[in-house]
Amino acid sequence: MASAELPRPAPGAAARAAWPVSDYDLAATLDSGQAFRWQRVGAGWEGVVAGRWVRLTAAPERIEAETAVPQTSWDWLADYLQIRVELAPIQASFPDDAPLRSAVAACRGLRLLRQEPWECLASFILSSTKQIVHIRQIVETLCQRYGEPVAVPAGQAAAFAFPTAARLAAGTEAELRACRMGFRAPYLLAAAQRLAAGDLDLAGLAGRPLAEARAELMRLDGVGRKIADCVLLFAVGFQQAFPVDVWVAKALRELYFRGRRVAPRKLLVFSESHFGPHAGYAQQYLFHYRRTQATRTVRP
DNA sequence: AACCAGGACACAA
DNA sequence: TTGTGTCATGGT
Repeated sequence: MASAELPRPAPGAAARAAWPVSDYDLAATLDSGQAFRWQRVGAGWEGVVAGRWVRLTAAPERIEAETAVPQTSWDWLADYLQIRVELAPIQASFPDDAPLRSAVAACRGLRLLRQEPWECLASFILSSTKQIVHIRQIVETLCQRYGEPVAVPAGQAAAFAFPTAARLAAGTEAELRACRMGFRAPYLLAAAQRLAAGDLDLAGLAGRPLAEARAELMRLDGVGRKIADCVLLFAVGFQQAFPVDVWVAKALRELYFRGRRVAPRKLLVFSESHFGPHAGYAQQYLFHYRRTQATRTVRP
């Protein structure tokens, strides 16, 4: 692997690695509504990836990582962060229109992660009509109550893995509702049960055509086109999946349809034809652009 | 204090 | 096919 491993672990951490990167905005990437477990702590970000506690820090042209236990390989993290993906060819594949140029300029270095499919699916089942901050709270509660504890550096607060499907399947709807997820509880429970029963093969989705993989996910109760596309884009690697939520719909209407009202179906057709082979990436730029723009300009 | 949030679904017209 | 009410909860 192309990472330079450093001999000096930080105080309390057992292992440390670093990768040279260019055009990687770690903060925007970890905080752009793809993943829900990252916490900004001081200058870094702490989270749990693949059952391992991790602290990430962005340095100029570098991303540094620390873990609580020694690592024989860092592939699991390099893959999650998509370290080796070059952004320039992706951005060059976008249509050369003014809206997308603005979005790319405003979100330079924003990346798509490659998440664990079950965690991603479960998280987005919980996401419907919820603000990102609240999704984080629900996911955190779920992990604290039903996730396996993971090793943390001395002096750090306890951390927990995302609960397995089998663990959630063994519980009850009432227990899930107690995590404040409301009407999404039966959806999550049923999905966990189907996975635990081997009735749905998330890992196998990557080898299938997009439409088939999407249809397979949409067989789950509570999973429609939008949530299915989030899982396909953020966890399975389908670059053309294009989740349209309220923010992306707003961005498309305002930037490409002169703010007019547009039928949801029409937005989908447009999204499938306009953005090219990395449409999903374009979607993430539009999403982040529209969200950060709004919060910046809403000053009286 | 209304309004809205990375929706989906059953049902109506 | 497209529109409306419902679901649960908390941030802004």
